[in-house]
Amino acid sequence: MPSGKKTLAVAQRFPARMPGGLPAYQRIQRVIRKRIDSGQLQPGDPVPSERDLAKTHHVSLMTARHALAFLEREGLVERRRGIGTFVAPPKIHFNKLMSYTEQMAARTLTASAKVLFAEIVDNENEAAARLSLPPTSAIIKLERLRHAAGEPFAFETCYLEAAECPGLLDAPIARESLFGILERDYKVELGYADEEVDATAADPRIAEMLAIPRREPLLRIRQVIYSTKGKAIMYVLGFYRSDRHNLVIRRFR
Amino acid sequence: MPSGKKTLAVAQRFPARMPGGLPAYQRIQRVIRKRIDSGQLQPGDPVPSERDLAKTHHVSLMTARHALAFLEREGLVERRRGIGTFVAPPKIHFNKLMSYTEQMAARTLTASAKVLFAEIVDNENEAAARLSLPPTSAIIKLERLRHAAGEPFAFETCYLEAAECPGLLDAPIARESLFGILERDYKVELGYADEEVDATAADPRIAEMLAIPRREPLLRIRQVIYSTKGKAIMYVLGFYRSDRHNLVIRRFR
DNA sequence: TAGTGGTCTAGACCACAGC
DNA sequence: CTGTGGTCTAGACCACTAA
Repeated sequence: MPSGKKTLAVAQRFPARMPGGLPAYQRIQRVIRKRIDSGQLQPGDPVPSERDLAKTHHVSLMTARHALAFLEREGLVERRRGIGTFVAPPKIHFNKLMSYTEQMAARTLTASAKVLFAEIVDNENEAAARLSLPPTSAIIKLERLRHAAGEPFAFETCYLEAAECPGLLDAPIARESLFGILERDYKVELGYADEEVDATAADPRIAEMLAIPRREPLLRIRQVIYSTKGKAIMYVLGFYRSDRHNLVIRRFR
Repeated sequence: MPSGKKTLAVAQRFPARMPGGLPAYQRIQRVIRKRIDSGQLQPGDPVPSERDLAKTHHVSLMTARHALAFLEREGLVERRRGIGTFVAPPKIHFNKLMSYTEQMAARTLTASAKVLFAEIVDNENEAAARLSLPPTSAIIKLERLRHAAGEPFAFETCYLEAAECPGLLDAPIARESLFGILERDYKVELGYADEEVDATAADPRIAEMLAIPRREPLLRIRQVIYSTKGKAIMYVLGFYRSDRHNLVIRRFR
């Protein structure tokens, strides 16, 4: 009895089709994001209600809800029961995994990077451990000095499994965003990052690179970036001038 | 025609009832959390699938999904399409708004607090602004030195609107968690917090209080805590010894 | 092939805010 | 009162993984 399936008349009118290849809720988000980015929607302005969005996008209420719920987690909108959904003050995108280039762009700064070191190494035990690899694995090590507004802003060291990114060292890593290269050329889907943040003092080498006094406080971030499938892709150890950076996050109870 | 409503026979069997006063998806979360906390479920162990949870808790699939989706955002579980949902490694609860007392407890440390200052003031312009109040509003100012493991760990200054918390200065703020007092005695439902994190150097006063050298790097966190209804409840400015703290967060792409 | 999570429907009732 | 977001149903089909 292969045709035991019922396929109710009511079921599945458009869902199988995803115009643009994107899920409906993400398409709705894209529209709202665009309206905010373009200034068409200002902070405090009301976003269309769940019911409006459902109607205009021809989706069910749950789908429209899903779109708004995610935007709220990002801090892009605020939802108030009985009142509506509103564009949030522009506190920068909370808890959003972005490349350094993207972060600077969000602050209307153009970031550049100077590559100080780019080789395959096999003696980086800690990095290997963070990537869940054996201690002496072949690892791409990439040291970059980050500039913005004509000043040195930060110093980052990236580690990636060499076997996963053949030829990466020949890519234009000096000019292009590493995120962009990974996503476009290596088809890596970045999913999330776990980060450890603390404060530390600039050692002589870093102080000189960042053009600040020795012992100056720095923000230190250790970041393990995972793919959407949960595989550790990259470990980044970064030191950020504290007079030029502050981390903005949102926590929920 | 007031009775135009249809009330389909199929609709609403149990939903109106919330045994325990809690939404179904939160009850499911509570059960899973309990099993993890008690060690009954270890990191890597599979969590019941959406369909299992739906069956055993007598809810629909969407509701079970909702429960698991939130637990994933907290970093408590990991979901893998086609495979299942698993208890995540115990990286501490990401992006979770917790009081200092709760955070230390999660690290199996007992925190205590010494109150250095507790008065109503009206000249804290910046704090007032963070709380969205007029510049010279009456504000409760509370300075506390945080101890754990017999050492000074951190220095925090809290600001709350005085009109919202009458009598707070008479509460046992030295012994009890401020979060607990607010939630229990003032019926405040804490919702989320926006935080700005950077690094700074210890000034003479803070260095002495924390028993560290001057100019030592500290983690500085400015935190605005909001109620579930989006009202700013408390502003906390904290300095944390960087050798005793690191912030753990998760970001999503 | 069976089982998982991901997306989606077409509604429902509730709690809440503002008029 | 209307309109909003919050919770929920009883399914559906899809994409994916593993046996």
